[in-house]
Amino acid sequence: MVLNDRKIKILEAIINDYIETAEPIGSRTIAKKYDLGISSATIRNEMSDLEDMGFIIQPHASAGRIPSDKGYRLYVDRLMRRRELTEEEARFLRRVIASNINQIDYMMQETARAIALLTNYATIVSEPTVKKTRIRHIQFVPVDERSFAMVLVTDSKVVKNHIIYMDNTPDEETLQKLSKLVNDNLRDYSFEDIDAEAVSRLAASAGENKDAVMAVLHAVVNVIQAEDDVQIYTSGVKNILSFPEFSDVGKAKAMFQALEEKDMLITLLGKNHSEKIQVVIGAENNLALLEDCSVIKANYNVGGQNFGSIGVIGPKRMDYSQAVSVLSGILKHINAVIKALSGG
Amino acid sequence: MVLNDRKIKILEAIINDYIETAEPIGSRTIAKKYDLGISSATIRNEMSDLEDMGFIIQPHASAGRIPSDKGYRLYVDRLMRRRELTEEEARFLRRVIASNINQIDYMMQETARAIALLTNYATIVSEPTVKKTRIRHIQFVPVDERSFAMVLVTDSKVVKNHIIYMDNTPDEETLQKLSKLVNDNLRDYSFEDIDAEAVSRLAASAGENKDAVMAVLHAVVNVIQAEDDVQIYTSGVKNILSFPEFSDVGKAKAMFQALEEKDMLITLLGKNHSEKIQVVIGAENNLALLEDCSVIKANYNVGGQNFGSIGVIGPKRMDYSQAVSVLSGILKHINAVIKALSGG
DNA sequence: GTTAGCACTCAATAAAAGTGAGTGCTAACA
DNA sequence: TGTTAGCACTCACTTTTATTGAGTGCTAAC
Repeated sequence: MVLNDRKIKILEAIINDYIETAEPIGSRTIAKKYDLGISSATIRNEMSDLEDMGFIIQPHASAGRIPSDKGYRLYVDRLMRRRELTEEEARFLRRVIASNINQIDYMMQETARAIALLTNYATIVSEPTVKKTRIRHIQFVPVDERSFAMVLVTDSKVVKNHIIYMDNTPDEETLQKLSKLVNDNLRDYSFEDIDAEAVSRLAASAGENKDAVMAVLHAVVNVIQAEDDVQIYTSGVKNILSFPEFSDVGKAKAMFQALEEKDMLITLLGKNHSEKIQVVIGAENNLALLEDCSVIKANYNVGGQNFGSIGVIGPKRMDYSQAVSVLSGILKHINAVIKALSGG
Repeated sequence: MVLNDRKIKILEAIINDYIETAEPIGSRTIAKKYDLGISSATIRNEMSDLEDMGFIIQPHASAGRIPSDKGYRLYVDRLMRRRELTEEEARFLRRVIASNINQIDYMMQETARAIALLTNYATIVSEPTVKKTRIRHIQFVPVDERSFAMVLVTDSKVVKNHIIYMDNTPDEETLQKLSKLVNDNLRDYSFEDIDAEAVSRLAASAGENKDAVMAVLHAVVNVIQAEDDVQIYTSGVKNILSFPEFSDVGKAKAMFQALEEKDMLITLLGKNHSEKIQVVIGAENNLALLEDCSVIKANYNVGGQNFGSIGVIGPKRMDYSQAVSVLSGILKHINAVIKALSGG
């Protein structure tokens, strides 16, 4: 059986209609609503074929048809038209990015919020943590007798602070000297590179402050080691309450719970270096809990090996075209901004 | 009509039962379930009285009774028994606090999460921002040509950073000098105190760096002025999906939306200096959207004039006893920790 | 190959009947 | 005089039954 032009037109009508209404659609409705120039009986025959070919499904005997995962896949790969962002949407996204331009981590959170707002789906952002990023500047700041703060500026200009707790915290002056020493010696290192050997090498060149250097650096290394590999933020999770797919509170709750599982979200966003926008439909994500959801995701660049991901998650019956457009629209901006930041 | 002992026992039974089951309760059920030594007919008479007195309500003619706001109020003020935290709960809370002891703001977020976990209600935390807190230490850290970070340690040892964007960012060395200058002169100031006059006074004593000082301080003042008065965090909002009161997705969604409105949350937490735990029942909060919810809240101390609030919000039919116990239990710990921190 | 016609299916909706937890009132009892 | 058994009544909720309508597949004619 061959997927001729007419079958494709019918399939497209089914998918578009289902995305819009969330109701199974039948042959007569298609004949009336979409001007295909053929009768409902003919459409019926074609739909029967489409079902045999696996592109659509009948939820029960006397119902209309809905798209199958395979149907969505065809739609996303071949049928869907990307649209440009409206001027208004583009302006909104530009503003969000521009007003957070100095803090990439914060910018990503705000971006997630913006995407959730524009698409009405839930948005997930992963942000690589400092382990792999290179040190641009480190400053130790005194807090009290038992602790000080390490302020870290990475090469991608993320600013983070970590509180470090030590029994014998060096005094302000010593901390200042240590800041300088560490800065002079470890600039452009990544935290991964700071192993025991690097620590002792640095301590050797520290002269009178050797002990303090050792202690501080060990504390620093401990703090960094203890940190998770990636941070995950979500935004707009409450949007799922708007979809008839989740009109059952039990299902909605399960979904909320799933979207709080960090491990699951990490799996969901996956780990690859693709620069393209990826669409994962239904069971393709291999997560039983989310088999009725689709994910549209993309990686953004944080310099070299490091990248984070942004994903939009919604019901399978989501507006792929819109989500892809928004995501690709924003990605262009972000990558440009990040490049400008780390280049400039 | 007098609220005698028997009426109180019956009211207590009604409230306890309703808190547990969320179903209206009738005279026969009370007679069977609670061993009050009187017949259902007698209970019926008493219930009729309780309804006349406004303590209970009949949702419709042939239903049982449920507590009114006035009934809950009586319960909370006179009937409810506070319980001690179990050893396990106490240990859990202590651990949460202890492991975040160095960052009060972070600690409060984690505390909110912990309370939400223990109570299964949504938790709201407000955190006073830096405007009123006193400066313990300030450090300027270079980021790039057009920006630097201001790291701020307050007298309550909250560490925060703000990115400051300036066309002519001073170089590293100058920033270091400025840090020292500002530290020496503005320690124990609050940001509110840094007005134009203070800025120029400081600039006068800056010698060669006068222009840079002016520029940086103006930028700092701008950043601080732009900041909101309080920050609000919520945790466990998804818990509301567990209550039959919100089994309708529309209601749940409205609630989610309400709990994202910062202004509403600020109003909800109110502003007072009470050191007691406060219970706000139903319409008492004067927020139409939340008239079916109750709030249990308390203030925690962040040194002197500054305080934040923690609130637990749930359906009116919430387990007041548990929520009050958990909140008072944790408050003791927190205030002790904060006192130790700023004292030591 | 296309389509009108028809019998059939079945979820969803509506209407009808039945159930049961609840009430208020009355009259008898201690 | 307070307590209680008894009874008729109410009304949300559940179950049952009937109705509707959007959908299908198949067949025969164009």
